[in-house]
Amino acid sequence: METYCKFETALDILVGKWKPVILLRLFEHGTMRFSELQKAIPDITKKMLTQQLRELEYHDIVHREVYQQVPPKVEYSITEYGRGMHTVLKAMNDWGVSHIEHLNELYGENRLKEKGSR
Amino acid sequence: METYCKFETALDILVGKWKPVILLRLFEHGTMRFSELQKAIPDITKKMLTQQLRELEYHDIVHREVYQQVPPKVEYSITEYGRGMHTVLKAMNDWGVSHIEHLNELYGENRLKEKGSR
DNA sequence: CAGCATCCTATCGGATACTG
DNA sequence: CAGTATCCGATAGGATGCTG
Repeated sequence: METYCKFETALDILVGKWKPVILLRLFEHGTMRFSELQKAIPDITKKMLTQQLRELEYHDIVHREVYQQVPPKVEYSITEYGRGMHTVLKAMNDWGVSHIEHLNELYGENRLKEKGSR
Repeated sequence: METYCKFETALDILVGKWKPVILLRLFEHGTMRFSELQKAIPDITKKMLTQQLRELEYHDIVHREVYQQVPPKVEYSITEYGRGMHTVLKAMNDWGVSHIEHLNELYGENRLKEKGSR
């Protein structure tokens, strides 16, 4: 079996404390301004939001549109290419949902996050 | 769209510097002893190997079989449940492979890992 | 408004030594 | 052989303040 050498690559791109939430919002709302993202994700700082968006932008998952005006306006959206992640995200999400149930069966409810999950 | 809330869960379980390699080896070889895993992954330390295996074990992805004998013998394998991740891993791997090509088109070859990918 | 720069800390991961 | 314990450095992430 010569596969599974590059799923680490996918992992790298998705990892980051806020990437999941950011992607979720952008997939839901389509296009959002920087400030809208901030409001939608209350606990995130500007620094983190910028940083994570830049990484996603580098990987061509997210598009950054700057409007040259005062006050500034910048809009973020999922790229055409980024939509190709839909399958992967869905696969991961579905597995995640069922896995939570599985863990509950194993250890009982309300025990996630307590042990072993770093 | 009410989905994509839990793909973060899948992410958490797969994240860890060595989890991808460990899973890869176990999927390939089926069952491996602690020392075999060490040899198969030269740069990993015992501490890291133990730690990552314990996390995977907690999530019921990996099974730990202890043989009560001297010298000790412990074997690791993917659980029945763990095999259910196959779909997800494959989806991620396939996307990873194509994404590397995509990045090469965007930025040219040999430029991965240089920018933005944390 | 949408950031960047600076500083700080918490967590992750590595090196090394010891043990049943 | 298969770990555990301890220490230690690197890095991810957070708080705060400044700016075009």
